[in-house]
Amino acid sequence: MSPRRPERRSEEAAKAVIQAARELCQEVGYAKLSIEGIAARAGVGKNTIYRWWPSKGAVLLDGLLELWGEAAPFPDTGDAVADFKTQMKAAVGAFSSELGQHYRALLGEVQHDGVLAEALQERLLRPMMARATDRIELAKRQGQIRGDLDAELAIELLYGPIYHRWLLSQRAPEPARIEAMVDSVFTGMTPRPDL
Amino acid sequence: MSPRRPERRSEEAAKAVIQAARELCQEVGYAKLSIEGIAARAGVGKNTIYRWWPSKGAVLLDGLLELWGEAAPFPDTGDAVADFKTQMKAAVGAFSSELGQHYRALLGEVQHDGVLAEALQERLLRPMMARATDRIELAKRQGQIRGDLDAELAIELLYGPIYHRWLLSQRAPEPARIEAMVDSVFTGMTPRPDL
Amino acid sequence: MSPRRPERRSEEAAKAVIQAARELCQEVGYAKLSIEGIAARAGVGKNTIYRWWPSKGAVLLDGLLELWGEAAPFPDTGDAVADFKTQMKAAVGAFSSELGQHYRALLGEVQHDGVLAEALQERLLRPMMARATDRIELAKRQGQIRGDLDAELAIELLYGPIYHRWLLSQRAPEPARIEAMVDSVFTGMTPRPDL
Amino acid sequence: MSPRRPERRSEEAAKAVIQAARELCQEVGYAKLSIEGIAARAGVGKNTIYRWWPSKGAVLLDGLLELWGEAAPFPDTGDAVADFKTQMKAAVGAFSSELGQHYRALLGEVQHDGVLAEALQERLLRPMMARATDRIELAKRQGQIRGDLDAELAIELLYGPIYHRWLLSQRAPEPARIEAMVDSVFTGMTPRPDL
DNA sequence: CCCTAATCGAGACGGTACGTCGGGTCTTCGT
DNA sequence: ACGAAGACCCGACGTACCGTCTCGATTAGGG
Repeated sequence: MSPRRPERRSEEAAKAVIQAARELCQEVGYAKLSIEGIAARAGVGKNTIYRWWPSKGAVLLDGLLELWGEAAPFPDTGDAVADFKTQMKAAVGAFSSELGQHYRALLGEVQHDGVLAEALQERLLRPMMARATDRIELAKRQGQIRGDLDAELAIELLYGPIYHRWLLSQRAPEPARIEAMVDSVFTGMTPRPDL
Repeated sequence: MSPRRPERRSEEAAKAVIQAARELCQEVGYAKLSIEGIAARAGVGKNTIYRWWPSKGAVLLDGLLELWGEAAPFPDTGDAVADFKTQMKAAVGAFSSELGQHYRALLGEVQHDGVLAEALQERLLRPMMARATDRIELAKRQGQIRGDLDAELAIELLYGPIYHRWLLSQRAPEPARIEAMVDSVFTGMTPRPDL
Repeated sequence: MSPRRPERRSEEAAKAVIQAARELCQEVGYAKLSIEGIAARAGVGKNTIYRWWPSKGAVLLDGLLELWGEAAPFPDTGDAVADFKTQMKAAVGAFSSELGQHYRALLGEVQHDGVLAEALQERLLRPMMARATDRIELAKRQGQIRGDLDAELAIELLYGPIYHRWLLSQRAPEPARIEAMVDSVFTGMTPRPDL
Repeated sequence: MSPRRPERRSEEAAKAVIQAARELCQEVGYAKLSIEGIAARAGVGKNTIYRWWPSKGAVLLDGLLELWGEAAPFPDTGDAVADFKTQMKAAVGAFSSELGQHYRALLGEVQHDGVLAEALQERLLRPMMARATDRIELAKRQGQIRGDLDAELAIELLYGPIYHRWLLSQRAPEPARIEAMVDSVFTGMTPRPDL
């Protein structure tokens, strides 16, 4: 996505572009965000944007990564249930922030932009899921999650309800509800004593 | 959404518009779908579209409802687990159809179009969820689902994982995986014998 | 032009249309005058306008005639020079009025609307010129104008300079200048003593 | 009018636009001339037209100037009467040409478009009148025209009758009539021996 | 340490679509 | 039966952006 040719690019311009995109998106909303507008606000030629990014979504993704890239490491207190509750509450909190709206817009755009989909997957979703996968594998090793459970499935079971509510009903679940969700889901993921 | 003023509108033109939108969306994709194009294909003035629909998404939604509006009734064999498996497999199958792509595009658009979001909610999602809610309440009465479980939460637990996979990873879960999902989720929703 | 079929037409509606056109033209200018607007302002269906008038210019022409139709009779004091000066000063004064702007707009429109040209000719210009022709013929009989002079040419010689200034330079000549004009023109129209 | 900002404009595109306007105006007439049509015919984006011209009339004016800009120099044989007859016959001949129709349309448009009026004045009428003024001043110096006669008035006296006939009666005077006109007008403009 | 080439800003260009306006026709409904 | 109301198809408006393309001007690096 962003730098396709790392050679000779003006880091200064890139910063300005990314920041302009972030600001404009907050001011006018993703729908009215335009490359023309970003260029003007950043004091940059349109070509400079087209040179390094394929779409407005890609610019915004860079802006998101700049701030979300280094997420807090997955909590590890030894109690998987508690850890997931903690992490998910933090995640949902982030969804409600200004950047959360950018993330939501990107998740929307991705439904009809394959290139952006790939980039979002690679640069944001995959890393996020990797961290979660690690925590799940750890929990499996500690016997807190059934060993035969696909980690990817576990993630879908845990995070799916949250995204469902957020993307389909435009609401973010409150903490208590997250706890209930995780408790319920974990019941099904826990090793069955009777087998 | 669609008819804002039901008075004196040409049913013939409306049909043509909706069908043209559906066809064009399949031919060129949602991103390249335009009101201009729909009007041309339908042999209709642009004003006629703007008169009755606020956006291309709204037209497409009407097209979707025309075909999905009367969904198959929720299965009721007495076995809630089996019924949900059945229904969800059907739903995921629909996601993979051509209309499924329209639905996906709408779910994307909805992330930055509040008006469309409201319409999609009201005319498609709410009815779908109502049917699921009914089935869940029935299951609760039959003792197959814990009585203290919020039906909306149950829906999110069941369908969330599917949408997560579909919207975030652009994949539809295969039937076996759906079964595993439902089994796992129901474990957490089943009445606890120990309480 | 105006009533093509005098049968069964609502005199009330016609009045309203003509007046609405006149008012709107003064408020927004001829360029922005529209049949749609006239109909709305007059509280009349568009069809009612199309039924009786072929264009917005035709409506405005009716409005003009209503007020200018019965122009003051051509002055006749026995002194042709003085009479023409009097009449032309009145005419130029009228050009500067609000209705004068309507007349000017019509003279403009007429340059690319043959139907309107014919109507304007028939209903406004011809009558005006007829009155002037009569006065000229009288003057000829009284020996104040050369007998071999085409009356139409005389009119062009007298009024041409005024219209030139008004239509090409957007100015109306002041009274003193009109006097100079007429004096000069009459010098060439006076019977030549030496012939 | 035409170039508002002379910087970096594509001369090629400008030529194409002007020529397309001229051709279209001859083919469909001024009333049906549209910027949309000009752009299409010229193979040019609409914006390129709007960038450099404020209206279709302005484009057409440029087209007119391109061909009429360098008018034949005012004849000067020493005989002012003869010279004006020559020049006016040529002018009236031009009125009857295809471009003459464009000129007539512009004179019409100018009656309700102030911006175009200013441009027409500045770029076509003023230069034409300047040439005539020069010839008149020369004639005054040679004693063929009264010295106290305003040159602008002289022009109105001479050309007014022609424009009157052309714009109000949609006819162009034939040569013989022009001669009679000029003779008559000059009689009033000649120095009076008796004063 | 200059020369050459890449990159930059700026913004014009050919396009597509927007959302609006009005033209002229046709249909519906109320008086 | 007429006329107001207004929906209809259509064409054009003027605007906004798209993505591409020149333009100098600057700037960095390899000769």
